[in-house]
Amino acid sequence: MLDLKEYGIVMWPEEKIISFREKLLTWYDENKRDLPWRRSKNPYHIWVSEIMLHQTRVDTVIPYYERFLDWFPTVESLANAPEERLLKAWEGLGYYSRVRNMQAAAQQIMTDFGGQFPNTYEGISILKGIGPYTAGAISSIAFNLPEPAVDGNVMRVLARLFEVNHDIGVPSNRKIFQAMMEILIDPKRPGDFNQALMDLGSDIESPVNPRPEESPVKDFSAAYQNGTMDVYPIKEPKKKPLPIYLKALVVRNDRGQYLLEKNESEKLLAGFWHFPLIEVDDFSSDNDQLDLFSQVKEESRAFGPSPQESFEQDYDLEVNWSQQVFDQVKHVFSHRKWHIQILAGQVTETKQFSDREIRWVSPQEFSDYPLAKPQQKIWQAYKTALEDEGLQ
DNA sequence: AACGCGGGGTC
DNA sequence: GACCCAGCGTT
Repeated sequence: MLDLKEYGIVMWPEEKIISFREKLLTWYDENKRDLPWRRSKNPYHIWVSEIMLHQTRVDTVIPYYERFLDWFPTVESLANAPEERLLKAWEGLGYYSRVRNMQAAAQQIMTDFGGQFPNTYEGISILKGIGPYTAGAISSIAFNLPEPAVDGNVMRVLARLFEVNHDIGVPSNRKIFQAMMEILIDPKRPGDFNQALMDLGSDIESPVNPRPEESPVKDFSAAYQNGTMDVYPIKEPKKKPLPIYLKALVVRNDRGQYLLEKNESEKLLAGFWHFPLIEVDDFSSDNDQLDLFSQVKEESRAFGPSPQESFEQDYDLEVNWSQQVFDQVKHVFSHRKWHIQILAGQVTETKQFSDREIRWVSPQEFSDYPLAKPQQKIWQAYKTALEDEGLQ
């Protein structure tokens, strides 16, 4: 067992712990939100909600949760779902490896657990995509096991309660909060205790603009008593996303279809479909209209083919490029910021690609294809520009 | 231990 | 624009 004193934390005496549990759970009973997954004790339902809630807000999750259980009502149906349907169910939620891991775990449950959801912390932990937080959440909520569920909210609340001088963003410090929770957790109502701390952390004890005077446990909080609420939790700021410059190629054929390509990489937006994209160093040279003379032409030769040229080569198409200038599309990921310029054009042929991961798709069929946010923004910008053109 | 992995809310 | 977030897997 970890010695909390070594980390400068003085744990409360037993009477204070019991009093804290009572205060917190009484507040929870009176103030807890009526959420769809709180009406169920089905471990599959709890699991789906917990995975969706990773780095994602409750209001965003609710409609996805309802639809997901509608599409995949059982572990077995999830295990057998086709990839496109899986991605479509998650489209717009982000962190798409979550749903891939969930399907892998559903298959584990079918093969290794006879279709029965594991009912121990160790069994749950074996499942793909389930780490210590989620294992604790499912164990405590669905099976009433006294396991802590330490997420960002819990760490923030505990850091303020005990003035923890350790960075909550450092993974190895998680064990400190885990140890605190093993002592604090209410053995009779572990699931409610975990959820109460999370509710408290997401609203009253929110990271920005907290309302500590409204906290049901402010009398227990060292930071509140000492006026150090703004000091805790200790957390290093994140790094800024790296800017990436891309040209998106929106190309229409005679039938009004557009070229879409499947992302075969296993990394960012794996498995999603996208308008052809080409990465460039930056947009500086071609933004300057006055430079359209020999100097720039020589430079472009030195730097190889233009995006238009390399696109025509890659896809073996002759494109009638539009002169229209489209708005630039921007999209921020956790670690990248995409700046996208749209190039549009038409082809008079309807060449079929033997490689079936490149297709001509009509706008009516877009809804059959998983399309991530940047592609949706590109399509919106393209359509808007065409409409504006039509009004002239 | 650091990084890769989305998207949306809030100020 | 800058901040935040109901994490996990990989390297």
